[in-house]
Amino acid sequence: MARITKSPDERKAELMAIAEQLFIEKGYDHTSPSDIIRKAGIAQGTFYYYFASKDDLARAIIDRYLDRVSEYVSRVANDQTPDAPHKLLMISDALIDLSKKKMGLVGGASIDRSLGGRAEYVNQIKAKLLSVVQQIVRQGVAEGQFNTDYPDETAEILFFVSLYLNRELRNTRDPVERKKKIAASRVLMERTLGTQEGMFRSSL
Amino acid sequence: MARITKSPDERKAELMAIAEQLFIEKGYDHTSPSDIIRKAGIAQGTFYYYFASKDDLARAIIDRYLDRVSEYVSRVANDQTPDAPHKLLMISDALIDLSKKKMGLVGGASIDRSLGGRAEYVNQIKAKLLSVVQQIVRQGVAEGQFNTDYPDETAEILFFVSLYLNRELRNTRDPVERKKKIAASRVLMERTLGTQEGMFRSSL
Amino acid sequence: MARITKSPDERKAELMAIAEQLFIEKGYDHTSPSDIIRKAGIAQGTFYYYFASKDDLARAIIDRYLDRVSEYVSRVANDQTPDAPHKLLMISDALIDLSKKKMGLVGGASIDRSLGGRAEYVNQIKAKLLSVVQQIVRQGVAEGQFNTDYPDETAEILFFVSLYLNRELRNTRDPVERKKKIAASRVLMERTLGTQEGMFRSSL
Amino acid sequence: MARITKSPDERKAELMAIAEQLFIEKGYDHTSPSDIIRKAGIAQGTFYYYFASKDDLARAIIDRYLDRVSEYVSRVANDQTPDAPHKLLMISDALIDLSKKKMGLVGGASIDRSLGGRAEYVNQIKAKLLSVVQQIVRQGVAEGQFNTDYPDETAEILFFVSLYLNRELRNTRDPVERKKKIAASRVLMERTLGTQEGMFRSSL
DNA sequence: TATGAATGAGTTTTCATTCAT
DNA sequence: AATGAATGAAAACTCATTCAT
Repeated sequence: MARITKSPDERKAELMAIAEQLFIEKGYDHTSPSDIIRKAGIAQGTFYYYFASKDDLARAIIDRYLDRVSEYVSRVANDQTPDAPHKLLMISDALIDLSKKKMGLVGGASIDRSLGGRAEYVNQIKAKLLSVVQQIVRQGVAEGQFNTDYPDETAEILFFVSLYLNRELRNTRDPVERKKKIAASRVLMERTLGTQEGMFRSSL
Repeated sequence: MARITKSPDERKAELMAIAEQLFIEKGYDHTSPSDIIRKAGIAQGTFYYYFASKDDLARAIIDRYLDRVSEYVSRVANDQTPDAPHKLLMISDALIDLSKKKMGLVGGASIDRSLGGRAEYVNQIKAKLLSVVQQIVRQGVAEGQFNTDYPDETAEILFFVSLYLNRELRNTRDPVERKKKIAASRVLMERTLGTQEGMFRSSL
Repeated sequence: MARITKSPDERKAELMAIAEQLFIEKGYDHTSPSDIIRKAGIAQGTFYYYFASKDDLARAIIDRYLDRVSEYVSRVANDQTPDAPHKLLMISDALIDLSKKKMGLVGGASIDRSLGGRAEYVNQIKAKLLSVVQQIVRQGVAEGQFNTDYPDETAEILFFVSLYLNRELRNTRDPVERKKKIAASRVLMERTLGTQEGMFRSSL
Repeated sequence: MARITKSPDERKAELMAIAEQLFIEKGYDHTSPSDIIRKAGIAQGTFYYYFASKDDLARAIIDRYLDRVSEYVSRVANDQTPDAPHKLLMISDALIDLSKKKMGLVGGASIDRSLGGRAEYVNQIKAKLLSVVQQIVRQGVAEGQFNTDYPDETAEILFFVSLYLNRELRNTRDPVERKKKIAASRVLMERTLGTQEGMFRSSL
């Protein structure tokens, strides 16, 4: 086949994009390097020139997410806006936003399902995000805006609900349905945290 | 090798138990028939004497769940206890109970992760349970015991939270941690449904 | 399953009949002992009580043919009718007759196809029949009723044509087609052997 | 093991040649991919790099025949030589020729025996050749050079005799035997078609 | 005579990875 | 940087046969 040379970064990004799509569509285990290679129109060996293994490719994709998520998180954490409810809202909105951009791998079960043995690795992302959420909830309780006896556990559940919502929204096209799902989850957050009603109605 | 003959029911149950454990531990795709065979100490052909394929085994395991879950659900649905909160509590307790009995596959992501192409099949179980939960929530709203503008969506989230809790509890040994997680989820349910405080404190 | 006892001869005959049918339908290699066992409604072990192996069963079926064919042959060979054309006609008619009785295994390729490694064994039948035909042709030449420079080779081809015809007739239902095929083969025999026209018009 | 790289065409041809030989020797069903692989001295995966399955390999071998046979047939059909006897002779010679080149699969039963479920496919080749032969015989009758009341049936038998001869010759080394067999079949053709004696003495 | 659970060597196939060019 | 033929271990499954009851 004709030898098509591209800049390494371009090739690498292209392979990651193709791989990510296939991982989401068919799952990590049912996507073979050959599938990716075929779609990319490259030779068998070229794949291994860029990635040491299929696992290495997965790690690269996750790392990219980790970076993006870290960025979101630090933006929220370092934000001047002082109170917990707004911070929580921002994180929640960020996750919904990610779902719009089809950043498929982040989000509940799908991230696990996609990346076979790399679950521990993936959990880093979750743990990182979760600890931020827990910190926010604790802050909210301390500042008297949230009211709960189990801040860490509640934060965990709410975080999980957000991931769930993120996944649901990726599969829901109907705008009315989307609004209802978002509204229901916001009410749940407000009531669960004992916050002022309407505090979490975002503009999404 | 020495020939160990067992009754078909016994052998079949034994193989399903071993398989289920391995599916949970390593995932469906990373569990080979040979893994199961090795653990069971049988010959290659014996496995296929009982199950036509690896997929057939998966189906058998799921079917068993479907039966058990259906039993739970109909027990709750047909129960004399009249009000929605108690029914909801019973379903929730039932799911926690299942987790104690190590009925591993029921429960959020793990059920999906474990069973390759059988996702649609698994979703039947979820859909069945979910519709029961939605019905209960609607009943509660109608009877004035629950208060929510989005009964179906709320039911869906609460159901998902229950599955999440079920999974978490399977991985949590510390009794203090377990109590906290259960308590947090109960408070979440109560507040989300606008029910009387303490309504959902089960004895679990 | 209920234990159904039959006389050994009956069982054996039943199994041979079922096996023969399956061998013809699906071929020897694609018929498993389990196929036969299933159709017979017996247990796995029962099959091996009657036949030492699948091969042994094949041998038994062929032996039965060998006997039947031998009978036909000796009937023809010892027949009082003196001249070669009539003898040849009788053998040919006999083969056509066998085809009517659906004695499937005799007949050209099918006998080979059906019985995997037993080809040599099967060839005994052919060789036996062929030698009789060759003898008849030689007799016919000696008595001046046939005219050919290559009696043995001609006999071989004619014998093969008969087997071919036998096979064709088993697959031909239409009576007009059947008559044409038989007629064409008879003319071929007559002309090839330089016999009087009409000598071989049998009543079939 | 030492890695021996060959051009795809070479490897493919090599595998097909080895496979064909084994199919003829042991039969299709009793030849495993592993047999072919062992003889070729390659790795398990190399076989499947070239052929998607054992069946695919069979198809490839047959296709090659179909091409070769088609070539022969169209060469004869389009030949300037006008009369039917010569055309028939050419086809017959062509089949004998194929047998010399060890083009083993063409020829009666062996082609069926070798290729499991592919019988229908194989029959296409036969049907194609047969229709050409029938056409030639009809032409010969129309032009007054052949004399038969059953042109199609006679053509069918003669065609089958040719295939039989093709197979016999592949197993006959002795030149005297070969000549006799060819001569006998030629006389049979001449007499059967009521042609002038000596018309079909080819130089083979 | 008959049962049917159990065997195990073999077959067909997959796929992540390597390496000579 | 890129190629693509080749590798080999392991996965999934088959089936003729055995054996304790």
